[in-house]
Amino acid sequence: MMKLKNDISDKAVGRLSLYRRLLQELLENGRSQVFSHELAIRAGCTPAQVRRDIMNLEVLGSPAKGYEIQKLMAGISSVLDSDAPQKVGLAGVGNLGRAILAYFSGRTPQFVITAAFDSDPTKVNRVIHGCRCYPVDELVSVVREENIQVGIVAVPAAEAQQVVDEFCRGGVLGLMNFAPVRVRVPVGVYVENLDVMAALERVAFFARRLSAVRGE
Amino acid sequence: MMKLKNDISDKAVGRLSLYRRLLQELLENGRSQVFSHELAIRAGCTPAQVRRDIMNLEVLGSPAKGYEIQKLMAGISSVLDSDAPQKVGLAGVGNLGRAILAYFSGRTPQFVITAAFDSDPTKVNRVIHGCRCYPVDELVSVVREENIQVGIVAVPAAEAQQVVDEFCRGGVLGLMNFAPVRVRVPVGVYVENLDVMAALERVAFFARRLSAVRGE
DNA sequence: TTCACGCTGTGAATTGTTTCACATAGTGTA
DNA sequence: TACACTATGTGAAACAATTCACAGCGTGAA
Ligand SMILES: NC(=O)c1ccc[n+]([C@@H]2O[C@H](COP(=O)([O-])OP(=O)(O)OC[C@H]3O[C@@H](n4cnc5c(N)ncnc54)[C@H](O)[C@@H]3O)[C@@H](O)[C@H]2O)c1
Ligand SMILES: NC(=O)c1ccc[n+]([C@@H]2O[C@H](COP(=O)([O-])OP(=O)(O)OC[C@H]3O[C@@H](n4cnc5c(N)ncnc54)[C@H](O)[C@@H]3O)[C@@H](O)[C@H]2O)c1
Repeated sequence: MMKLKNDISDKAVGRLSLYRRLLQELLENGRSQVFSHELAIRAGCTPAQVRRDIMNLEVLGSPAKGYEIQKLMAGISSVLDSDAPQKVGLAGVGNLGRAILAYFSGRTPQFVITAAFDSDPTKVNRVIHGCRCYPVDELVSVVREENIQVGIVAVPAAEAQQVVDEFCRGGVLGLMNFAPVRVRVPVGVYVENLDVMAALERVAFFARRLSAVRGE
Repeated sequence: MMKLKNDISDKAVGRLSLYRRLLQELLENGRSQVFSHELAIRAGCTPAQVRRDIMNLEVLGSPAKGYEIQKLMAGISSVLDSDAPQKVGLAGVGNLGRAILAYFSGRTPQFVITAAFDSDPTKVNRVIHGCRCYPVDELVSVVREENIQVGIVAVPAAEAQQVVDEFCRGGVLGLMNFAPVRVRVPVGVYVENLDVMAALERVAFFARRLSAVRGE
């Protein structure tokens, strides 16, 4: 019944992830303390925002020295990371799927892409970037057996809902969806849509808007 | 001095992009009208949200028939698209860069990736997915000459700032950044950060949170 | 030891976004 | 023609995120 560290917003979690990477970089540059305004500049936000976000952690800074980087990182990790590395499954080993396998392979102690799935017989039963690739028919059983909790969807739009349904039947609790559609999931499953098409349309729109402002 | 259709929020623009794709699908299924609640279900939002977003357009619906799909799509396009297809440049033809080239190649009338850039001599001076690949030293001049207004950054994190600086010197007004860092840009340049690492950390975090809620 | 400084932690204010709720109007029916 | 129905368009309310602003404190300087 105790209140967990749960009431952190979506966006705040994303910023904590970013702060952690920035702190790692600072650490590698030999720094051991940091002020909110330094992190803010690197993260592209305000010092007040940084301090608010740090309030979600059980870490205190000192006015004279700022925050201890080691402590901050530990605080962030205790919120973001689970005790054991989290298992991730990937559906769709096409252009994007392979890029994602390469990107996460080895780089992230907190995540491991344990299994990949594809419907193309020429792609399955191989190991790609250290990850075993299974036929998609085995998705539910492998996800269940391996206790995979997070799914990444990188199949064509038309197949996305079906693959999502199977991930959910396998018991995943979170999904990252790259297909340019919105998928339906049971309550209790978190979905993050990474809509690259919409993102590029936003960029183009605001670029145009800014040029209009300049031009006038 | 007239007020342009400018006061549309970031998020609303993203949703309009999504609506357009959903409408295209409906059209292909033979539909010609649509109600706000139908779009809302497909877009994963509320009917009120859909109607608010449509208020940004100069399109009216009728209570009895809903919205005319053709009119809605035309309204969205008149806000999102520029008159001519917009030229886009891509820096970094690695795993992700190639996936992006494949993704946008031919698929999007409103965007064309006109030029790609890489520092690796084995990758340049070829055509990949229909796009000419230049040495990165030529980035500024090609962007300027071709009048490329949008840049996509898919180089390693350590190179991102430098590439962004060059895009800006070339005169781009918008950037989509896949590198897991925040880059500095001159005022008047719009940056959209697509932070896949942060997105996956969010998914993992909320998946864990939901499982805790369930488990209790 | 005392003082001045500048940063933290946070309540309050502000800004931005989403939802509510209802007056209004178009359509089908009788 | 008149009525019942249902969905739109939107002002206002609710909610969420960000920024302001300042009390309080720890440090280093003198
Ligand atoms: N390539 C990109 O940069 C990019 C960017 C953003 C979004 N996306 C989206 O990501 C998805 C994948 O894109 P891509 O470029 O890798 O496409 P792709 O065609 O290269 O790869 C799709 C893969 O999914 C597999 N597949 C098809 N149906 C399947 C099923 N039912 N179960 C399992 N696997 C199946 C195919 O065999 C193929 O290997 C698409 O929805 C696309 O819109 C791609
Ligand atoms: N692969 C993914 O799925 C993925 C996902 C999210 C983010 N990212 C990010 O996208 C970026 C690229 O990822 P990737 O997996 O394609 O890496 P990659 O190593 O496969 O490709 C990087 C490419 O950039 C080129 N390059 C290096 N320095 C350059 C420079 N100064 N100018 C121009 N080109 C240069 C390299 O020659 C290479 O072709 C990285 O920042 C990565 O963190 C990748």
